[in-house]
Amino acid sequence: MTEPLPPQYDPTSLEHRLYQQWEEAGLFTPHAPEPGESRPFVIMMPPPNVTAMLHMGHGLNNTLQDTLIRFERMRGRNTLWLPGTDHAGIATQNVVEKLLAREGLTRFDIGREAFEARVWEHVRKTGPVILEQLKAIGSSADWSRTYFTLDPDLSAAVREAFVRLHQKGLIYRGKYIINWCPRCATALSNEEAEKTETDGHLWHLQYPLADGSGHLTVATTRPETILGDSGVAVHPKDERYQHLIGHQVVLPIVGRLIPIVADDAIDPEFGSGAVKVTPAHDPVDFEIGRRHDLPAIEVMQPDGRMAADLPAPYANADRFAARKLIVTEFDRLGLLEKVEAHQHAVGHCYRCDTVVEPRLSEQWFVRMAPLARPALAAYRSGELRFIPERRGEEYAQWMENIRDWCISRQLWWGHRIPVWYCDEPTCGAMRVSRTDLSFCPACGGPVRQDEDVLDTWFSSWLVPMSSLGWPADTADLASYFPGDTLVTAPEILFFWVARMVMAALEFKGQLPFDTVYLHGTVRDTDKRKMSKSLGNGIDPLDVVRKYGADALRYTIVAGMSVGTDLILDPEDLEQSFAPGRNFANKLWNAGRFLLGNLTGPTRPLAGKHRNTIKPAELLLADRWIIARCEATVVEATLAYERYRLNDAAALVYHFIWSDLADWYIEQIKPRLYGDQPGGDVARAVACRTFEIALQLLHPVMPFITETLWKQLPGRAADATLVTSHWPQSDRRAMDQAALRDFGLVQELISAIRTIRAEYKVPPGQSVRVKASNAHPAYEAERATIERLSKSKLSFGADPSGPGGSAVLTDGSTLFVSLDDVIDLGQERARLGQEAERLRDLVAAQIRKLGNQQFVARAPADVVAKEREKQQSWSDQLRALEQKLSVLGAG
RNA sequence: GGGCGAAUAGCUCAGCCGGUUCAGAGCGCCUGCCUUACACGCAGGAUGUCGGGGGUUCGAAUCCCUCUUCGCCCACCA
Repeated sequence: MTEPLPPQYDPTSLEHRLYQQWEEAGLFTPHAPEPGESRPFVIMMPPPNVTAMLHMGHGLNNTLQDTLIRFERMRGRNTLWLPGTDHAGIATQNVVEKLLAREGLTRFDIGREAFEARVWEHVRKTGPVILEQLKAIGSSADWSRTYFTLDPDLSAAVREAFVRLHQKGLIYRGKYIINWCPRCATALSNEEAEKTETDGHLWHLQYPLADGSGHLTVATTRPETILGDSGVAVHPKDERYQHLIGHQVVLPIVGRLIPIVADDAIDPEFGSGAVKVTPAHDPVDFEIGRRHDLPAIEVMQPDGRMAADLPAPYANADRFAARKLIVTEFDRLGLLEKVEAHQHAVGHCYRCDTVVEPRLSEQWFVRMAPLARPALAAYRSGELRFIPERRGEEYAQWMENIRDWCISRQLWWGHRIPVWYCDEPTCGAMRVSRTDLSFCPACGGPVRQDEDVLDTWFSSWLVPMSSLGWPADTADLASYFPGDTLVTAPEILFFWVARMVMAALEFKGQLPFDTVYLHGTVRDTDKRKMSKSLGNGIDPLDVVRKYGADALRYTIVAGMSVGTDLILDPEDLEQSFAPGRNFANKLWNAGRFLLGNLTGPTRPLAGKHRNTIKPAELLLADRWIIARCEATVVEATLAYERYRLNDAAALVYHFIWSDLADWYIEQIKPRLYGDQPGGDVARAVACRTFEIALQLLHPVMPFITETLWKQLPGRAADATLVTSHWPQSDRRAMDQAALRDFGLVQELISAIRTIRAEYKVPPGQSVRVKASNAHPAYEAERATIERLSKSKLSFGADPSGPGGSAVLTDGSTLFVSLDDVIDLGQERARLGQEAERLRDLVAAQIRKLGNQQFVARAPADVVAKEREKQQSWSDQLRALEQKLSVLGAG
């Protein structure tokens, strides 16, 4: 039964238990779709790395997804939020290699099989951790469907995709310049080589002409590669060098004779206009070399050291040490013409930040242009939309300039490339296969599988299908593909989002989702991205422990609008998360108060079709809070639908804190205490509007709302807010008159309070108040007015005598008698200031309305509105001036 | 080198399909209150030439141009 609620909200004692109840009840698992039912709502969770520990990026990403999925679930959609973990090839391998290093071992010491076993052992331990952490922040994913990208089913999907693309000629193997990380010792895709502006140098080096007639100066940022030069290129139209085309230069240090060729790729304006050509170590040079039949001479080893067969001191030297040595040698030879400071973009490994080396290497590639075409078309046609919209252009730009995808990685952790080579010298067949081969299908000879594994993203891009069983024809695939919304960080727009679109279109002929919501990044107060290496991170679980998951979630949602970054202060958790913590506490106490006062006579809750309270029984305040509630339902629902989650949070926050707690609860206290009749009506209205507030807030703050909701009267033991029905809008509840009239009451109370504060009337002392306008609303809420402003209200003209005055928006006046405390000078100054403000406003209106241009050109309704304003302000001003004249006389 | 976004109270941000009670919210700050839900609170209050300059318009935080400063995406000028 209902246990008494603790006075202080203590999230830690209830969140975990509540989550278990939800999970055990299977609330996060969709039911099998029924015929005629509307389509399920599906979100694919971006699978965290299997070794990941929860950070704020996950917190943000999953809070947003959970909010959306809970919203749709409450609206009655059959929802699936599908979680999983990613094997994360390089990242995971690096982690385990580091562990090995602590034992003084490398992966080569223990061998491939043992290493793989070691990684599996590790990820079996770490994999479940991140998922449990996601539960701790309330994620309502369907854990019964959790996948891992190396699961057999998903591995089958990878092979299927590989085989199909290969059959279509979209996968090929070839020797090209790829991005190579010397530290990870693997090829990378273009996306994985992050370009960063770096301060470097442009060295102008002189290459002597072979005929001894002088020299040709080339400019380079990477002098160490000259050892692999096999030519020098100039622009064919460059007059400076035209006579040299076809001649040769002597490559310094090496002594090799290399030709001078003409190529359009050269920009005569840059550097010296002559470029050293190193086909084995630069993508542009590679192309030039091909066009002019220049040999590709490799001078670097995979680990970033120079080749062993080079002359001393270059042999085996580190690439950056070699750079210095080469420059020094040129200088010594008198061939170093000049050095310029030069800023250029240098690629860095996205996993270890090592400077990437362009390297000639045999790799597997996916031909992307044919896949990009429909993916781009889907965006152009509007079928695929981005939030915020501008992100769509980034997507389009990438698609338009798509380059082939290098998918092979020289790693041991991942999906082995499904290609087998026949070792029989006379056969040498190569087979791509869905199943493992143990002998050559062509000649029956021995085969060996390709040593390399696939890029992690080659499995990730299939996840919207493979996690549901593809390529098998499963019920899940039929029910939950395609999905609806993808929520993720903009950093993986190309890595993942764009490729998922391409894969789904290619293999299923459908988009995997129709909306891509790209949220911002979590940063510190210096706008630096939170990261482990910077040490500026916030541990979401730390926040959960201190303030609760709801406080974390509210702060995230309320603090971030569409497409902007979330800035938090890692130095001051308390201040960063105060909004969420304070709000949770406020809500808790409002709930505690209401629940503790439901013991009096009650009748069934006021609500659509269940309302046993007759309209005539409702007081103005009741009608007002019902109308405010209705407005909040309409606006908050719209905000959720439009992904404006911060707006939704703010709307509900305001409704609960300002409308319900500050005004309505204060208003009904006498009724609840039995000091006034109508306790049952107040209880019914309070209960109903409070319940709706809990529902509207549940997607953002699931734990506290559920806890309070379960305590409401008349709840079945197994009733849960998670699957309660989203509040319906009811236009009849939109009582404009109540909104307006109670607004007048609020204004009157505030005005009296202000005057009391201005004159420092002791809190306990009652004051006499006279309002010039005997509005029915004042009479109706007289008790409320008098209680909340500690006053005695009467109507009529302002009395003489000392007091404070105010003019209300309807032009009526208010007089607060302050027999002893009044300071006439202060009051005159106060009113004078107010009159001044009004005079300015009125003057502006007179100017505006006297302007023929305005009256003629502005729309009629705008002009009418301006006239009304002028009228109102004039009335107020007149009343004020009258007061001032009285004061002046007194 | 192209493209995009942001610059609004001390801080973090709303507002920005043009119209002065739209200059806002939360946090912080000031004043007074332990008023029997909440001091993680209540009541009241102060604070901004809406980045600089120019323009369009009857009217601009809101549209256009430009400058400055941050941030992001793309890029084979070695």
